[in-house]
Amino acid sequence: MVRKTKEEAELTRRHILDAARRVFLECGVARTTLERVAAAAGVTRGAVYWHFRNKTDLFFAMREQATLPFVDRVVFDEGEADPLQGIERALREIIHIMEDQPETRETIEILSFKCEYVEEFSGLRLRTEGQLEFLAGLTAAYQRAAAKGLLRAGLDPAIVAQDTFVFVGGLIKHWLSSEPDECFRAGASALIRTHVALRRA
Amino acid sequence: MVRKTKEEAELTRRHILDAARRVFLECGVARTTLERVAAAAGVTRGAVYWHFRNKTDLFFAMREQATLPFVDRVVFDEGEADPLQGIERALREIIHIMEDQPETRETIEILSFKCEYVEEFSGLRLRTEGQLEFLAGLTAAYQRAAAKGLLRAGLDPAIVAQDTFVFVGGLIKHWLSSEPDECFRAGASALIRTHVALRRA
DNA sequence: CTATTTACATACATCCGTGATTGTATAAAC
DNA sequence: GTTTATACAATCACGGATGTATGTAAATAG
Repeated sequence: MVRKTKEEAELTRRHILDAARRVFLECGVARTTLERVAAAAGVTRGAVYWHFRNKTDLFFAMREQATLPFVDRVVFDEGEADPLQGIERALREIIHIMEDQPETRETIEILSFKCEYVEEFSGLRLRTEGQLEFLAGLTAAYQRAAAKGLLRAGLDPAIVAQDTFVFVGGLIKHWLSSEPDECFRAGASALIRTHVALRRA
Repeated sequence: MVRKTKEEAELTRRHILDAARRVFLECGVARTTLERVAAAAGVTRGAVYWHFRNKTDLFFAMREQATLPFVDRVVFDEGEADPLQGIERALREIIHIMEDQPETRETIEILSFKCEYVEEFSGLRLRTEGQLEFLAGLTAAYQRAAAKGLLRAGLDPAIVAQDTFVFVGGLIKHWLSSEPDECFRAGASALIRTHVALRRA
């Protein structure tokens, strides 16, 4: 049984991507061998090399899939009456994505803790387009809040946006590092609420 | 010329540790070969294997050296009149350590971005003893501030401490990711000031 | 119905890193 | 001054991963 139909081929491609994510998460990217990925996907290395040029190509393909949920769900509505509430909702949405989309969560965990940012991966470390867009969205939202008099007096929207940006980075890091049943995850919601409330006038 | 004196041997050991840090930073831990470390230290693999059991042992030896500056310099004085100011000073001290101790900074960069937390390294991800101690120190300091009426009304010291803890994690991450001349590093001081000021009554 | 391409599996050559072993000149112990 | 332990250097054997080349059966195009 060789030479599958196009749809079947696309299916094995996704199987390989899923397997890669699992093996990357377990072994780390560097120690992951394409043999193990193939075995986890129920194919041979031949299939992997057919769909992907090499491990790096496979890695970037896996990564690309994880960016979609964020651009979809983490948005700032410009017409919102209370921009601070919009920011709070955006931060919550990030946690929700990690909670109910295991594939995305695992990919972020790989990017955060199972990948060494050297050579072909070093470019990922500098702020990516998506991150810059998020920071820009935060800044704009804080500016709208300031214009409406909702921001606490004396706060520079740009600084506060960077502060929240930093907060999100730390939040994701610690959230991923904590055990699922640990109190930190339950407390994340309170952390977000406090974070935004501190900035409200 | 073999069989050095004890002091010379200790010197080559430190040369190897220094070299390891440089190569780890450039190649990542996984891709680092002991051959390259040896060459960078001006010795052969024989010397490396004499002083260290293997790459993992070398890695942990390098890591250990970086923890010292923090326990020395990032402290909370219990008798301080203004605990919030103490917290701010502690946060600043972290940045200062990264600024004027390149070895420590590089080691943290390796731990943050050049190391995959799997198998023998997976234990490092969970909160280490030092991190827990830092969080405990933060909590105690915020509690003292609350007792003195310095903390903003309605804030739970434990939550705020976690918030600052998260902030520090994000701060280090972004500080390391930014270029030395980038404005983010210059703005870190303002971020810290704002962060603490937001919590003051 | 034939030709060609697709979607893999299998087999092969190569290199690279590791750990262990052995060699050795000198420092230190006695 | 001899012996022994030290601090490496040099060599070896081995497995393991990669990339490529080849084989092949079925799907698709014509």
